[in-house]
Order: sequence, then structure tokens, then C-alpha cells
Amino acid sequence: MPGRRHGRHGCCGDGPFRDGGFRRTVPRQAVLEVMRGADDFLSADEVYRKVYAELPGIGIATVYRTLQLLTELGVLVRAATEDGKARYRLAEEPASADRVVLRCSACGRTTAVPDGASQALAALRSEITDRYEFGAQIGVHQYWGTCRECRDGSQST
Amino acid sequence: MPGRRHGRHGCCGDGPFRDGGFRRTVPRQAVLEVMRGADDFLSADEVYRKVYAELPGIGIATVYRTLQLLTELGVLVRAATEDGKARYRLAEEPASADRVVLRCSACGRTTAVPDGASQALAALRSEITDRYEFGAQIGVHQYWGTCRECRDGSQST
DNA sequence: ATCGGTATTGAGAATCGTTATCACTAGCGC
DNA sequence: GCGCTAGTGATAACGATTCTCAATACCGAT
Repeated sequence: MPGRRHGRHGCCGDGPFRDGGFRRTVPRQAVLEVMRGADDFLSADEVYRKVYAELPGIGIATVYRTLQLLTELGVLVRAATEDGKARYRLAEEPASADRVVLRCSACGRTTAVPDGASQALAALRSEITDRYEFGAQIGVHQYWGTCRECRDGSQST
Repeated sequence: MPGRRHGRHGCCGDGPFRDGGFRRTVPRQAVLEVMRGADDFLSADEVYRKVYAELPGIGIATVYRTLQLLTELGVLVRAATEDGKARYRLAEEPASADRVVLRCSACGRTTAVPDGASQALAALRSEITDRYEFGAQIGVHQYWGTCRECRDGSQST
């Protein structure tokens, strides 16, 4: 990591905690490191387990508090998932991070669209960016409906 | 109320419960009626309150069980939301039901895009329909990022 | 480098949404 | 109408998350 030369102390560039007016502590730093090392959404207890490996003795409550704080600071984004667990991920991800998910109401299966529909996704993203001046970083697109298998033959399960 | 003339008894057309091999009971019917009368996603306890008004004495467990059953039968769709509550809605909604939501990581505000981006939404939907032969009925699109207010002035709150 | 005030921590209790348990009830095939 | 069994309602149990509170550690001031 290049640069980092200015001699000011504590005004900015001290990381998200100090910048936000909070103390930089060992547990908070450990959580942040784990999140920076993750390349996908993590649940709170997944984070807890990873942090615990580096910092035994950390409490689960601290992990929850730190995830919440980092989310308020804009460092993380929180997403609600079907299994009832919230999942977290670094907000500064490649701007093209879009995910399309198809959920069949009949058989309950969830299909992730690999990368397709990129044309329309890009168009949608730029409409959002232009018209609402919203700096979109992560997009999650979910469709509910009927998959081909359940439409053709009407068997469920 | 028109038609309903065929003399068959119990093979099909008896509603989703009988068709699925389950008994049609008063509480189940009441939950289904409430869902048919709703025009948006409802949480389990919202459903419970509405049903309770019509059928005092119904248990919350029955509401949960019925919502789960109707989801498995493909009558409802279930969506996870930020507040930790699952929300349900009739699956047979107008095919153009698309919702776009912008979530600012910095200030936490959620903005719903009124109807805009319909061009790209239609394109995305047809890509999904054509390429994956998925009968999309409801689409929810979420973007995480930074809203204009938080981008310009960097104040959070 | 030390000190002191206070933000932060960790453990466990509390809360909330949801599911499992179980004795009792009611749908429906006969 | 009868009887078998799926379904019900009350409550306990459960998992994820938040709250409580005494003990600790961060960090500005000295």
C-alpha cells in the first residue's frame, strides 16, 4: 500500500473507526480484517468463528456490535437472507457486482444466474446511477416465479 | 360469481389445499382469504392480526404453518427483509411486478424507485424469461451504495 | 511513560421471530 | 353418523440478535 505520508495525527486516514469518531480496538480491528479478507457475504457467526481463530476470547456480542458499527460507517453492507441470518460484506467491492437469483415458488429451488443478462443489468445500473445519482456498488436481483421443470410437468418436490 | 358449473367433486379446482392433498379447514381458508385480499407483502403477525379479526381464537402457530404450506404449494412467495421478519405475498400477481430499492450504506436510508428504469427492467425480465425459461412473476432489485446526499457532503448522522 | 475518564468489552440474560411438542378437535372418506 | 388421522391452539423450545452491567483498555492530557 503506497503513500501514507502525511504527518497529521488522528484527523483522518486512521481507518474507519477513528475517522468515525470511535476507538480503534483490537477486537474491532480483527473483525475488520476478517471482512477485508472475505470475498462473499458472511453471517455473523461465520465472522465470529473466523475472528475467534485469530483472537480467542472475543465475545459474539462484540462481533455483532462491530458489524453493526461498520455498517453504519458505510464500510459494510448488510443483506437479509432466506435462512433468517443477516449477512455482511465489504461495501467497496468491484462496482459491477450484480447477482441475479431465480426462486421457484413451486419446488422452492433457487437458481443463481451465472453472469447472463449483463446487457440489461448494465442498463439498469446506469439508469439508477444517472437518474437517481446513486452510487450503486452491489446489486441483488431476485425473481419469484415458476421454473421450467415445474411449468412443464406440474409435479412438485 | 360466474360459472362454477362442473359436477366433479374433489379431483381438482377445489382450491390449493385439496388440490395439494391437504384438508381444507376454516383457519387455512381464512389465511388464504387474507392473502388474497392483500396487495403487498405481509409479515406473519400482520396476517395473524387480520385473520384474528375474522376468526378470533386462531393460533399464531397455525398462521405460520399455513403460510409455510401455501408457500410450498406455490400459492405464496416468501421474502426475507431487513427487519428480520419474513414477508409473504400471493404469487399470482401481475407479471410486471418489479420493485427497485436503493440502500445507502452511509446514512442507512432506503429509497424506493417509483417506476423508473422500466425500460431496463423489462429488458432484464425478458432476458431471464427467454434464456432461462423462468416464469418470473415478482422481481425485487436491491442496490447498496452511496446516495447523492452522502456522496456530496460526507456527513452521516 | 503514566494517569484517569469513559468508550468498549465479554458473559449471560432478555427479546423477538419462528418452529416443535402434545393433548384435543374437526375434516372427510366410509 | 363413525372413526381415523390430519390439523389445531397453547406453550415450550429454539436460533439469531440485542441488552445489561461490572470489568477492562483506549487515548488525550499530563
